[in-house]
Amino acid sequence: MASINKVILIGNLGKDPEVRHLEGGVAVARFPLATSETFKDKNGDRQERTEWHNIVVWRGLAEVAEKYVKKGQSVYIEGRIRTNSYQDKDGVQRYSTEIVADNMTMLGGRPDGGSSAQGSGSGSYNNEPSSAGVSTSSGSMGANKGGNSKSVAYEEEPDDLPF
Amino acid sequence: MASINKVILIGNLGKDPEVRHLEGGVAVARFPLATSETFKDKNGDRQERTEWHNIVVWRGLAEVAEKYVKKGQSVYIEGRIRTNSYQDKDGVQRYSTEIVADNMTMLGGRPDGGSSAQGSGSGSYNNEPSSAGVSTSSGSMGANKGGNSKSVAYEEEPDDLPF
Amino acid sequence: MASINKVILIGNLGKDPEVRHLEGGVAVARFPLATSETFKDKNGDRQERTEWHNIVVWRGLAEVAEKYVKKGQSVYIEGRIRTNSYQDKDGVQRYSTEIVADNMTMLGGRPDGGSSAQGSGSGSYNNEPSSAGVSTSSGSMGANKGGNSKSVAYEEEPDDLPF
Amino acid sequence: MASINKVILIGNLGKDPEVRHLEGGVAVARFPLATSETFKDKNGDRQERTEWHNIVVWRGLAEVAEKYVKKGQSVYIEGRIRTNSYQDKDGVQRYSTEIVADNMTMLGGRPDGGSSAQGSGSGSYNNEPSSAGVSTSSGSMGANKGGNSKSVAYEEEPDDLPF
DNA sequence: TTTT
DNA sequence: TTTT
Repeated sequence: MASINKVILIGNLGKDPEVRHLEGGVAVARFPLATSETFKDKNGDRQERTEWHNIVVWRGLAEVAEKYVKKGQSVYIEGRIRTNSYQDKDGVQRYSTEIVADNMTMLGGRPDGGSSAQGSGSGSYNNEPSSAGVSTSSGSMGANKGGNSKSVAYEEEPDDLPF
Repeated sequence: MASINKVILIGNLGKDPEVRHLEGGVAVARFPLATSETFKDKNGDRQERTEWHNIVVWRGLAEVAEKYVKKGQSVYIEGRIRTNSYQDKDGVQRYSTEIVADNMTMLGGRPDGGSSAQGSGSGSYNNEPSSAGVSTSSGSMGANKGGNSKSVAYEEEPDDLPF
Repeated sequence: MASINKVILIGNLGKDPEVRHLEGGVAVARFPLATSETFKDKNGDRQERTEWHNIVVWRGLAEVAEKYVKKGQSVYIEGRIRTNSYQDKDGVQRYSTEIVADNMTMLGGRPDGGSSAQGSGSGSYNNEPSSAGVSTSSGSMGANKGGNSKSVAYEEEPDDLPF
Repeated sequence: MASINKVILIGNLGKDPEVRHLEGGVAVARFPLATSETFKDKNGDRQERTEWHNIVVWRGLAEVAEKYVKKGQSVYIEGRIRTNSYQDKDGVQRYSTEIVADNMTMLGGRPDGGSSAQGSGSGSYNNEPSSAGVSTSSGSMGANKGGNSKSVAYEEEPDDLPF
């Protein structure tokens, strides 16, 4: 086998996350994330191209996204590529690619607050750009709200070993 | 800005690379790469899901792909996600996602040789699994002409891939 | 906060793993991993530099390392950098850097078998270069032998959702 | 061969970069970068461990570091691990590990300005947390000051191809 | 020596 | 639809 499917993104949310709470209490959040690259075209003019990524986060990370992550903010995402296939109305096979995140870290950024249910003004964020400092990794935590699998992993690592 | 768009894959080629030599001598190679993950479904049964990635490599890396990389082989890919949009025949906006690789390293693997122009049997590869040891990163090699612009004949081959 | 510490390596083991089973049943394995880069010196001559990394794996991954990973083999490692400090005999502060792996995937390669307790000949490996296909991620599995947190995570991901 | 040696870090500078301009005009900058992880110890108490990484950047990136990167700021670093060996005064072989960065992206953060030549107060930064937006990749650009190999690479990528 |  |  020997398979690796890993994505690392830093970008800005194009919209607030859309969160759904499934039967069983599992949360799923989705949001578009923009990354942009600058390059010079053949005339030497500086051009920018923006890439939009469909981010999906589950469980504890979805709840973090729901509470703390807003349109405009900058986040670090680690995850894997997943392409779903479906039939369109004409029966043609179509593909839709998304990034299933298993690590999300807020980097601050510029939330506009405008479309946020919590309605947090932009001022407080701008005064403390990356103060929220919320970072979570998904893992086998199930619906374990507020859990952080990374902490759990470290917790059981005996750190006071003689080497 | 502060944008990162990075993909790391290890997987197997679903087909030999298709190589095109553009006007100006620039080479482009494309191939599907499979990664697979194993998981347990809700009944506790082990399931496997295969993800297919559309890999694109340019210039020197494309020439390496053309010469050394075959269906079935395992490669390490580092690159970025790129989603192209186009109108389908009904004028609907469609998206197609690919991975533009800027680093490709052969890991050996299991070439079947069947559709390869060189027609090397699998035996020699199996005797020296990662002996080729070809690793290249694209960089500022630019329009480094000198590539052989002759296209390798591509033999259509029925296969059971999902695309 | 907003901290990321991530390492990705592909290299070959310089020795068989040394495994210790701690009080409580937790396993720790250590092995040196070589990566090498090729570059041209100022005279344009091709040079190779080998980097040695001290890999540390815990729990289930350590047991995988103990059973399946041998000197000479190629592995993919994902982990984090950790620098331990200690006093040398003269009371000078010294540092020792290691990579704590939380994902290890066998890529096949070229075990020499010589120093292996299992003494598996190289032939079987060469016939099936990456057939072992052992890949494990550490997580909140504790001493949960044979567990694979990545599988667990997927297991609870409702895959048949309407999107 | 098949070797990969890749490091991805997000952390804060512990000091302003120290920059040296070598004979031939090549610049080298060095700075310590802190990453920190939070975990629960065996008593369930939250603990933090900080890791210090010795970052080295060359050429254009070093000049970016010199001009724009200050103590306290948050940066994304991509690079490789390099362990140098030397003899200490007693002739004992010692090792020193550093991260040679080939990509550095400023993420904003909290510069204290105190030791900065430009002396920019923290206010302006806090108002525009990641406004500097400087991102550069080193490459085979040699002493090509101010060059950006990533741009160069993209520049020559014919983006208007028929696929 | 950073940051939260 | 973000950000610079």
